[in-house]
Amino acid sequence: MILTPRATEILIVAEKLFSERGYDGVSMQKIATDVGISKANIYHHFTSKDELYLAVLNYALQDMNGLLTALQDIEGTSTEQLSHFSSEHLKHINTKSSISKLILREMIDDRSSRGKELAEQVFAEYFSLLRTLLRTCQDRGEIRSDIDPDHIAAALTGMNVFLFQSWPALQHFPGQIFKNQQDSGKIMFELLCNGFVIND
Amino acid sequence: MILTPRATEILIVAEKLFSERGYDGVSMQKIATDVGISKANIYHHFTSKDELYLAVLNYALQDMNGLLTALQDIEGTSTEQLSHFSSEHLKHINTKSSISKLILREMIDDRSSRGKELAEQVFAEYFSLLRTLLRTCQDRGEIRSDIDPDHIAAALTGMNVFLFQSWPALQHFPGQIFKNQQDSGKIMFELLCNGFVIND
DNA sequence: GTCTATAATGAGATAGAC
DNA sequence: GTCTATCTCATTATAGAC
Repeated sequence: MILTPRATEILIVAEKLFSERGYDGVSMQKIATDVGISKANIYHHFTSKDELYLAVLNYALQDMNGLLTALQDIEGTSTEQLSHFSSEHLKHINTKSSISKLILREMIDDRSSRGKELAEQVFAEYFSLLRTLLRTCQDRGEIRSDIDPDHIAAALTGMNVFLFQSWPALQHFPGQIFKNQQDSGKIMFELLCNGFVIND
Repeated sequence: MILTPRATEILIVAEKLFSERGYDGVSMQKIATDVGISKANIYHHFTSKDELYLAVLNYALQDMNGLLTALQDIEGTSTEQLSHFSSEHLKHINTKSSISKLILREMIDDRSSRGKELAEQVFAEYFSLLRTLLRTCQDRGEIRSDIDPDHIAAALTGMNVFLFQSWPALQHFPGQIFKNQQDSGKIMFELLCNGFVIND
């Protein structure tokens, strides 16, 4: 699918708006106004709102995949690799916050259809990547082998995703504990590495 | 605020619909049809869609608080208490999935205003509860004291929330790893307790 | 409290000129 | 490719009868 410059412009604006307010929360008029063109012009590039939304999803998720592969080339010991992966992942979902929100929306929304499938696909690919990394660590005997990599991956991912989507609320907590998201991510990663229970 | 039986009926239906499709994705007509009354009838009980939505949020979050306090009366050793708390929390967000989704929506949505504040308030209260429990454990010397309780709480909560909202996707993963959500929760909790890194 | 009817507005989408 | 104008329909909300 080849995109004209104007179509790309529309996609970028639409991605931002859809991620902020959801499919039903954004009108074609609003998108057109933000791009600075007429509503009919959008219909010249996309046949319907639905098609535009799916195009946004495709465009965004493609972008996601590109950055995922960048996470593969990490050097160092296993724990270093994992730490770096986790840290980069958190950075990533913040940089690409629109896409992240779109995916999270698709998870919650009861609209299913094609959007959900696309989101799940990217999700599965990310998990597969992390799974491979974890399996290597297990083979080297650096992390526990009695737990399936998928559960470790879920724990790791869950903490980062939660940090991302709850940050607006966490920030306002008393005591200035949640001041820097990246720092909190590191602390929680270390926590997952070594556990919080004291064993003598 | 006193609610007539009919008003309560409307709230329950609206809560379900709003949680599934969001504010803009649900029309007053759809709510009326599902309740089995006329649209104008809803306006007799609530002055606007906005007011209805806020009422839903209040109604739902009140319910949330009730169940939260039920989590306070847990007996046993610290780790047992925490394990139970985590397990009950996961069960809870699944039982009250509508409310959980509403809160998650408010976190993602850029509609802010009063809804976000309400969601954050419940969120803060839950955190405060877990924080107290964790501090007690720290005082007893059963869990690490070098990490702030809030970060442990965030890790614990994040794993559960992630499990809940990503479950539709996780379920379809190959290898039948994610078959029972409650079991996965237990595994991940143990992981956070003892860590995944092997230390000699 | 509940209804039918209707206003008023905004939505998605199309026609056709330039 | 872009526009103005327009169609059609769904939406929020109100009026007023019962």
